[in-house]
Amino acid sequence: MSTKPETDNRMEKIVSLCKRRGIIFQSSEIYGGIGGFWDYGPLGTELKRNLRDTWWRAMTREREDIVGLDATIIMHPAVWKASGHVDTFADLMRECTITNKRVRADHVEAQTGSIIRFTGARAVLSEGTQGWHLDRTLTVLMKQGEHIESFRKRVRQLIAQNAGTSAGKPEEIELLGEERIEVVENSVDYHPESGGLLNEARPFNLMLKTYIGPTATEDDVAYLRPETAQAIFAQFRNVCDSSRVKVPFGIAQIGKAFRNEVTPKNFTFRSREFEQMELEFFIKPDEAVKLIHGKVATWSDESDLSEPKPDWGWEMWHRYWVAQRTGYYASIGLGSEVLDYYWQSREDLAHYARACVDILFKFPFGTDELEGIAARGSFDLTQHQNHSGKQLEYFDEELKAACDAMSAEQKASFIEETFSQRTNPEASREEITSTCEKLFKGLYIPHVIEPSAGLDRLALAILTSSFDEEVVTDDKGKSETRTVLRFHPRIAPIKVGVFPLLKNKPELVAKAREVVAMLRPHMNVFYDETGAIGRRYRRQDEVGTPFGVTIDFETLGEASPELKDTVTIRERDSMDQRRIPISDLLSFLLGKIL
RNA sequence: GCGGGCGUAACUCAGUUGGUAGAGUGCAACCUUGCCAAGGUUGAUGUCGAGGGUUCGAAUCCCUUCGCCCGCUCCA
Repeated sequence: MSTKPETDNRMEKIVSLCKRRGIIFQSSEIYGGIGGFWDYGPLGTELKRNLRDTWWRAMTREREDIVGLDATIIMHPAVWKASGHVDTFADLMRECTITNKRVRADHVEAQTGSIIRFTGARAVLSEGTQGWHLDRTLTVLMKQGEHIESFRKRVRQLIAQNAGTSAGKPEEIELLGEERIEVVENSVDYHPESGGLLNEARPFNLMLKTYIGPTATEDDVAYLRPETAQAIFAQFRNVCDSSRVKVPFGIAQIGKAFRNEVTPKNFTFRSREFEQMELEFFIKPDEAVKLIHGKVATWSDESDLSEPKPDWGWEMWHRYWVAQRTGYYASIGLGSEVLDYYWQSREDLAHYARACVDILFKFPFGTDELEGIAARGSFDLTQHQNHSGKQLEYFDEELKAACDAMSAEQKASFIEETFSQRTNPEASREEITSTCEKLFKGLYIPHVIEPSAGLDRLALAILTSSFDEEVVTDDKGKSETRTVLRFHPRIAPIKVGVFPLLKNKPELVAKAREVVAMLRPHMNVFYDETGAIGRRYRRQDEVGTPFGVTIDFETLGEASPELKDTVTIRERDSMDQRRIPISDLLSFLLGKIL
């Protein structure tokens, strides 16, 4: 889900600033770069670390019901079989040689018709100048019963669509060297829609492969994880057994993931190596909630989502997490004015998902996804249980106790009710009955709500929303542009800049060094003594440092004794300055950055 | 992967019909008792994206390749 781009050079300015000030570099740049990979420089590293920490704090340390996990990037290949990534990510694909549209090799409909070959195509220009031309051989199937003229028109349109604006309008394209090659019957070598010749079938795998061990044969293949989530499911049993957690609870993980993106683009937005922040929050199935509480709370506009309630069903939990995540974004400076939500329709949803919300951010290149919050039912754990053969059911004492108190008739009518209200029409009576019998024993596979966010996308969102160019006019009436990154102080790479007014006065420098030493244990401080004071302020504005502290002669007590040991503190966004005692400095700054 | 555009100093860019590389900003050093990219003095920097070819000579022409941007791809 993404929408229209904005057409200024904002993005270019941000990319340029990121490079110039050491926030983000292209990976391996001295060797010409490598597509879809990006490095964080000194300041970008701090920014990213701060963002990672805010997520981790909000999701684990500030809550009682979520624990952490830090799994390996390479896991047993069977994990990706079970999750479905090997199959859905690795089909044999063929591409139409005219339109480049992809089809699965095993899904090509057989076609009958005449094969026409063109040696190329060119744009017809009135002035007779050299225009756009295509020197590639085009082999196209003319469907049985298709008129030759409508066929030619169709080919011109396909070419025009694929060539972009440069080729001009379809009627301005001239097809060259037309030749009828042969008549084919039931051929699977042509694209079902365009009729264009398909290239060789080749595996199209979105997972990055590697080999374990020295032999590097197909038996040694392993994958770099395309998402961090699966490790959480794979370690679900161990976490349960070792951590005394009780459903509902969550497991959070932050880590690198890899996808062989066809088209990395929009700076770091779609990268091949990226960092995910994922939570799997395990909840009781609605049936279990119903057995325990007699009812399941469902969502309405009046629902109070501030604190979880015992009778919540998956829908409430899903809404709850959307609200939680929204609150998180607000806490780091991304408010409702830059966010948007996309509730996936039934058709969009993966077959196992019950609901999914995308939290979108208004990037300069369009509104695009920052986080997905999916209600995935029990799909993943069930898959891993089936593939591994290991029991992944959870024993719920509360549920067991509730069911033990039920009569046989109550249980029978519960099964009846569950069957009549089943969401999956293919579920048989036997399956429903056996699931219910498990529930009566207190056993179920937990359902899961999955808020899954991209750390690099978050960093990019923060950068683009913080970036500002402000026209400031000085005393002499000269105006110029002030570039400033308006980071929330909590996530700013550098919290405070400390400046002696002049560097050739040892007393000022010494005092400034003292202030730096005092602050350093508590925050990232930057000391700068070079150049004019105004320049030093502006240098810090550009990397989003929220505060600047200047040590001047009044600090030394030259002007008046009352001002001794006070400094000017300058605020980034307003550029306002005021004097505060050095002794108040630390508590003032800590109040702003925590 | 396909089509179009682009690639020259840290950044933004100029560079004539092929004749050996330039501006602004930034950066570094010094001076300055004063607060918003201030002023002055001095200074450093480029395999002209990479490789190959044509040529006496290539940033410039040709081929190949890599990367970036824009279009077709999806879901962190």
